Order: sequence, then C-alpha cells, then structure tokens
Amino acid sequence: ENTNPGSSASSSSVTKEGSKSSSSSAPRTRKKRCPYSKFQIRELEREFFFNVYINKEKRLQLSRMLNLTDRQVKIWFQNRRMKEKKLSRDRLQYFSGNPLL
Amino acid sequence: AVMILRSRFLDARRKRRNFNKQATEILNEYFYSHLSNPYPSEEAKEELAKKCGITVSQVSNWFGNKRIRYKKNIGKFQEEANIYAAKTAVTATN
DNA sequence: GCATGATAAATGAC
DNA sequence: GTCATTTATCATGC
Repeated sequence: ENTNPGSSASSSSVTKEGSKSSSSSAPRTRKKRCPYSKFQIRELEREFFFNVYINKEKRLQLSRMLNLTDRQVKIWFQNRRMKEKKLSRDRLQYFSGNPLL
Repeated sequence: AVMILRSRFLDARRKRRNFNKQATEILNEYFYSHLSNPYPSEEAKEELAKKCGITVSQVSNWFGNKRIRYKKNIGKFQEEANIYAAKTAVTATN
C-alpha cells in the first residue's frame, strides 16, 4: 500500500540518504508527496491523541515502527497541529453567528 | 440531531460546492490584475472573502489552486487572462 | 471525462 | 516551534 522508497523494513538503513556526493551535485529534488497508509495514520493519530507534541524518543520509535523517517514524523505532527487549529477555527465560526451557508 | 450536524461539519471537508459566478469573477479579477504577484495580504483576503461570501481559508485555497494550475498550463488560461486583463487594465495606469 | 474546491505531504521563511 | 506555501491527491460537480 505504502511504497516508501529508500527505507526498507529489515535492512539497517543508516540515518540519511547515502548520496551526499563529494562531486557537489545539489539537485535537491523535492521529495514526491506520498500519502501514508491507513495503518500509519492510525498509529500517528493514536500518539497525537496522547501527546500533541512528541518527544524525540517516541518519534524515533514511531518512525521505525511505521517505516518513516524521523523527519517525516516530525513534520506530520506539525501539520497535524495546524489541522487541529483550523478545525477549531471552523468549529468556532460554525457555532457563532457567521454560518455562511 | 445535533450529533448529525456536528459530524456533518467535522468532515464537512469534501462536500465540495462550486462558488457562484460572482465570487469567481471577483477572485479572477484580483488574480489577473496582480498577475506579477498574486499573493493577497491577509487584509486583502478578508476583504475578498467578505465580497465573495466565503471564508478566508477558501480564499487561500482558491489562490493556491489558481497559482499552480495557471503556472502549470498558462496557455489554457490565456483567453481567461485576456478577458480580465482588459477589465482591470486601469490598475496598470495608476 | 475533466473542472474545481479541499485536504494531505513536504518545503522554507522566520 | 508556527505558518503560508507548493505539490500531488482526493472527492465531488456537471
């Protein structure tokens, strides 16, 4: 379901991408957006319910379990907090006198 | 009853409805009259939202989609661009 | 069948 | 850290 290139479940993949290239080629192509699987979302949401802010220890643990990078988990929590804030705004406006329907 | 409404707006996300023609006119007018920098300020967004009868978030969504879809295929929007360019050519002469 | 609005990953400014 | 944004994807309208 979720094809995550560069991260294999069993292999001891080291921290970052290997190609730092001493030849100074810096294409730095933007990583293609890859939607996460149902399982990954469930586990991320479960942790978010306990802690809106995740510490480094649990972050590394989650990233290994979900086959995501540490950075991906960190960014997911950032985006998730923004989503929560937006939901709150929408809720507020919905129940106050500005239905806009 | 309340529960239905609540679950209704919680994921009211993708119950998409097109904006009315007047709102689209206003948004397009602003976009093509600021084509060199189609990034409305927060204040401008609020004003647009009020005039269009939509939320500020919806204004942001519209400009985000418009910018990338315009950039991705300028030719497709050329006719539309000409229409609104003529309609708001005054701003260039101010 | 695409056009269109909203959301989900990913980046970068600050 | 927040937050506007870019980009692809999703879900719907027609």
